[in-house]
Amino acid sequence: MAATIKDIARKLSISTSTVSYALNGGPRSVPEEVRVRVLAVARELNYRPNQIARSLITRRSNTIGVVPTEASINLAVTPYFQGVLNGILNTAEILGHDVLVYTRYDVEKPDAFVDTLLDGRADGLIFLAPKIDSHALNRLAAEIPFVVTSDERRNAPNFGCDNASGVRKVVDHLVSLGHTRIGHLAGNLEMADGIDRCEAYKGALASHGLPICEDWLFEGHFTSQGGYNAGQHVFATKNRPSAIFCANDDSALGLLRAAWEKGVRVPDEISIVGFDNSPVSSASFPPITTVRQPLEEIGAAAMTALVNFIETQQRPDGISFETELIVRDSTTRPQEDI
Amino acid sequence: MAATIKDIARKLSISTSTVSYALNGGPRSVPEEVRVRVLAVARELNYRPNQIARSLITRRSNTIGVVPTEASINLAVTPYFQGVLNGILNTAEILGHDVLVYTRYDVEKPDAFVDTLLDGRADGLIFLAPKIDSHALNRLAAEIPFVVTSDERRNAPNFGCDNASGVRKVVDHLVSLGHTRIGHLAGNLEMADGIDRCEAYKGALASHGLPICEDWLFEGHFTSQGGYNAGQHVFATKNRPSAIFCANDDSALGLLRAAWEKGVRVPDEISIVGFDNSPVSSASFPPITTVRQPLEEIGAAAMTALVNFIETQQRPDGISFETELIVRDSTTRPQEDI
DNA sequence: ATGAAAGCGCTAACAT
DNA sequence: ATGTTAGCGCTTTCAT
Repeated sequence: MAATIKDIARKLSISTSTVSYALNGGPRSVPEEVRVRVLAVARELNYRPNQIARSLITRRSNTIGVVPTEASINLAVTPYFQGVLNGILNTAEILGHDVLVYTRYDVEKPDAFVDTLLDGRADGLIFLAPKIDSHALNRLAAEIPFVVTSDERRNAPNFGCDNASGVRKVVDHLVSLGHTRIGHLAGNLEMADGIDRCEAYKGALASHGLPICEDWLFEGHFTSQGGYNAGQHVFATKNRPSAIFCANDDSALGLLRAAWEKGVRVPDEISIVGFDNSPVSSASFPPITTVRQPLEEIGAAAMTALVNFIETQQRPDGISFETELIVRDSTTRPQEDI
Repeated sequence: MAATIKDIARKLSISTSTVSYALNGGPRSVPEEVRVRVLAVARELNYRPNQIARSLITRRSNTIGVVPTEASINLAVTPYFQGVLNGILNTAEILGHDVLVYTRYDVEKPDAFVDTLLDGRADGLIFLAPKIDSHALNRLAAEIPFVVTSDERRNAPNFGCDNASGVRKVVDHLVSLGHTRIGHLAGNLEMADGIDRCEAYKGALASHGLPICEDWLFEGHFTSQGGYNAGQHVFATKNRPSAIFCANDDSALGLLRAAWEKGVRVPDEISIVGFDNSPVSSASFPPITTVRQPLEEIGAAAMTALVNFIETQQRPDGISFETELIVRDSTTRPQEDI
């Protein structure tokens, strides 16, 4: 049986309060001599403070809860989750917090899920690109501090990138190369990034006076498989765009693979642009022109702001990070111009 | 203030125990009529069970702790962590557990770290490819169930791959292509996978009667940068191997980049083999010949075994998963033979 | 300066 | 069948 402060107190014939103060270095002062003896006995008994008992009183767990998009399968293999989580973990280490990743999201009973989020194990929450319904989110607001990543539509501090300006850079780049037939492989249209990039794409085309062709709009769901499936379709049609802007690198990669299999050369026959600047985008062949969004900074900023939120009870402002166009070898002038 | 079972009990003029039993559906039965009223009031008061208070009594948190290699920086961007964590999270969801990722490993005070591991928030631990000193691990064994990934030297159930046979497949493949000058870009030699693959490499060469040349042994630390640095050195020397087996894909990728920059063609001038079958290995140019280890299965098996361990108090056996050689385009016959 | 004791929210043994 | 009560291990107020 693990030793408790009671055991220490009994052994030294002093009170548990003195032991507690000695162990924690306050808030009440304890004579040095007593302190030393307490620490000695603690070590001797192999005493470990029980954080659960402490949390029950202090209402602090020093733990931050991370709620994935949907506590879904295979989330740890998506570059978005990886990048943001990396920033969260790095910052958690610095700030002295641990990170609880919630799973068990049951679409059937969202209420039960909300219950677990509020069960006292986390001091605050970070929702990663949430799909959870806004109603549930709003109800949470009264009960626990939380922030959100990559979704400015929520009534919560948001940490993400400026999708509109990022997409504009992509379209400007393609237009400057001479492209006029620009398609879009959309992401998951249930998520803010998916919607925002799609709308930004349409807006950017319009501002260049280019027509939006519904036939050149595909859904890639942010996945490699989604990009591949779309590619199977695109590369079988005659009237296809000369360039496709993909909502993320993973789907761009799938599209690239489909092009390869169909014998469509990239970038000579079709230009492809991704989004994220994930590791695969630079390692692929050809390396993919993409938009860098600072995923790690997004995670770090969300974490920092949340801890601040918890400590001050002052709701922080969100941050929209700038993006950067990274031109690689998957884009060139359209074929007709060569 | 959040409602408690006391509030519900008071409102209904019944005892807290009845409320507790009604809410939990046992272990004592409660008349249906009472149960319904309790649930109604609970909903009305927006009652949420406090898991912390429950944990204090039950000594169960339904939370599994994951201890990264070293609660180090940037771990979420390594394919190993990603793959294994993915398996852990997927399985956690199924088994009804959440996952607490520990950070705050301070090399200066390992004891403090051990304290946090035992502070009651986790029912069991998974050490990912641990570097933590064995002494500390052994002390933990008496206090909490834990398993380990990718380290069979520990006195704990281990979930990993059969490095020896995986490496043998690599060497056999290279030898069958005609290579006799085979180098090794080692991983982190403080970690079991790094050591095991290096030793397996030496053993496999020996079994083919090939000499081991210390000049062809490099350290890549499992990182892309490490591989790149080694490449800077290798490709500047005349007497270099005709093939290099890298301890993982990330370092192979760095080596590939260095080769590219130095104008050394892959695979014509040098064959490169990786390990892991990470996403980049298939997307890179050329796609890298590699060894697939089932990272997700490793994580899933570790999680399943640990939960079982916790529930039965029976220490489970570890599992060594088989590997598979995946031949791609980064290996070919050595130049002299062409 | 120190000890006694209340109590965080819950479970479960014990009592009726 | 249901209520009373003693804790789980800790922090902190109150009393001395």
